Amino acid sequence: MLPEYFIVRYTKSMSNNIRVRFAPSPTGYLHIGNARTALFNYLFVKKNNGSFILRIEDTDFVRVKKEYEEGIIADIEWLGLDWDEGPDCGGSYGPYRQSERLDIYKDYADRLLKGGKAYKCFCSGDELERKRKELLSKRLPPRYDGRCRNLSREDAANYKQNGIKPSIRFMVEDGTIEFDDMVRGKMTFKGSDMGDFVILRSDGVSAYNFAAVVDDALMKITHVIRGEDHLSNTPRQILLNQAMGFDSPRFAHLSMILGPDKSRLSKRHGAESVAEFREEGYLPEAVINYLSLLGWSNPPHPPFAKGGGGGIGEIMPLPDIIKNFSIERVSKSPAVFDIKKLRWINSAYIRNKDIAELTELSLPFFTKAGVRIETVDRQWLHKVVDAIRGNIETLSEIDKYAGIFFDDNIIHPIPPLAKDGEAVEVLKLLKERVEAEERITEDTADKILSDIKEKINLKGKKLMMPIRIALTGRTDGPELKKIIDVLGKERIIKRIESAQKSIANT
RNA sequence: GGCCCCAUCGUCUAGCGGCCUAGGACGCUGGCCUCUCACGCCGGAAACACGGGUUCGAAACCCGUUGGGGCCA
Repeated sequence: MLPEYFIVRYTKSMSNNIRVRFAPSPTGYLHIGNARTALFNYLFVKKNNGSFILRIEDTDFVRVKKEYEEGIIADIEWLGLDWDEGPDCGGSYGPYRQSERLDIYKDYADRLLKGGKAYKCFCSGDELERKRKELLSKRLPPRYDGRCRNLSREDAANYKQNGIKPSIRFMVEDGTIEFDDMVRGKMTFKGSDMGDFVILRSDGVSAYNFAAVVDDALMKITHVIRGEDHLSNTPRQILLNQAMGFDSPRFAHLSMILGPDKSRLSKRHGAESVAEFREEGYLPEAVINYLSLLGWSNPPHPPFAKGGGGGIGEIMPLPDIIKNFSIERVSKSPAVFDIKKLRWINSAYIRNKDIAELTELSLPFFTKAGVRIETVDRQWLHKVVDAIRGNIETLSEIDKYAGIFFDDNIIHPIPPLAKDGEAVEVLKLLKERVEAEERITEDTADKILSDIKEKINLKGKKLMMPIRIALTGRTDGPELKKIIDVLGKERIIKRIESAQKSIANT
């Protein structure tokens, strides 16, 4: 037997040392687009046997809330995307919260300052804003003019005397910045287009670009997989890496997820946070599966060589997604979020899930539907869930069918059947047959139905509908034999009698 | 406004110069399955944004236009 530390070492050395990170900002709940980013990072790292790092980018003190951080972490956990290093479990490159790394950023900013690659800027926010508007009105690109680059010693001292705190700007030289994006290919930007940018705000807090670059380097991140909204930031980050003597990681920019109106997916489009999907009764496997299909597609599969990228095999569990995943097959174009397809995938997972597990997940939805689950036998509840699962796409739809099994005060919409002598006869026969039975099961239900069919020589709608309506008070629902099985002898008889009464009263 | 990215059925996509009268999936729709809804099965409608090139040949390569998105904020 190998000692455990040896095994760990061994797998790590096999890992190729690929390290990726997911770096959410806790200024809101986990957005579905960010969840997709987390997933693609996870798929990439699992495929390549690397390490997945969770970093909290909480330097926006105005908007950050602790509850958001907790919510985001809970959501990633719910999705089943486990990480190797993070604020909760630690790691060799911590701390993993940017708010705890402020000194590090300051230190690196000072180094840039000393190295002459950055400078203090005393321009006020108002001043900058005015300049920006002015440039915009002249139809010029609104970039910083670098006026503080060559501030004289006296001027600087003067500002300081007046209590003005400087921000620190990075000096951008002319030239082209090129990099090879893993999904988009070769990217080219011009330094002259961006102007000197702030790396440390006047309050001493790092700007986004700077903190991320320092952290990625210090945490030995090898691949940065993130949303396309960061594409324009990338040249800045590459410049910073060069200035600080770091190797740049490889970049992969994922396209955005859009709403039905093709604008970026947001609250306006209804559900957009992972928590909302959980509360609506989506299973994490289904959300993962759907998200994997947004911007990535399965390779063509030999037996269905033409059908690659969609359809056959689209429903697949996480291990299969990992097995098939590759960054080369990630799409460049943005994708509209299609709730209907998610619902379809969810229904597939609901139908196939282990019944005991599914029942546990269903509990809160029964409660919401007004069922006092603590009084209900668990084995029997399994049967109820099993009967319903074929008819629903999300667990929240349980309340559409719970009444059939839990509410004995059925209102019978009998009138259409009342004048139907055949229906009356069917119910009479059913009652006799059920009463004769010791116990009702799915098998006896089958037998009872076929016996009645023979005796009365009715089939199809004429036979089944009266029974369905009498037992449930409605014309839709799960398979009849399942309903009969779940209800059991006593309640069936009661419901038939009640139905007969309302026919008589019509 | 500047810069950057993107562009195949309603939607997600396959396609990496001839296999394409463009394939699959969701959705929609017709039929079957001796109950409904659903599942399953069989069928149908439905797309290469536009204009120029390159090439014997273009959905695929190049340029432009248009449209959408992002960053600068």
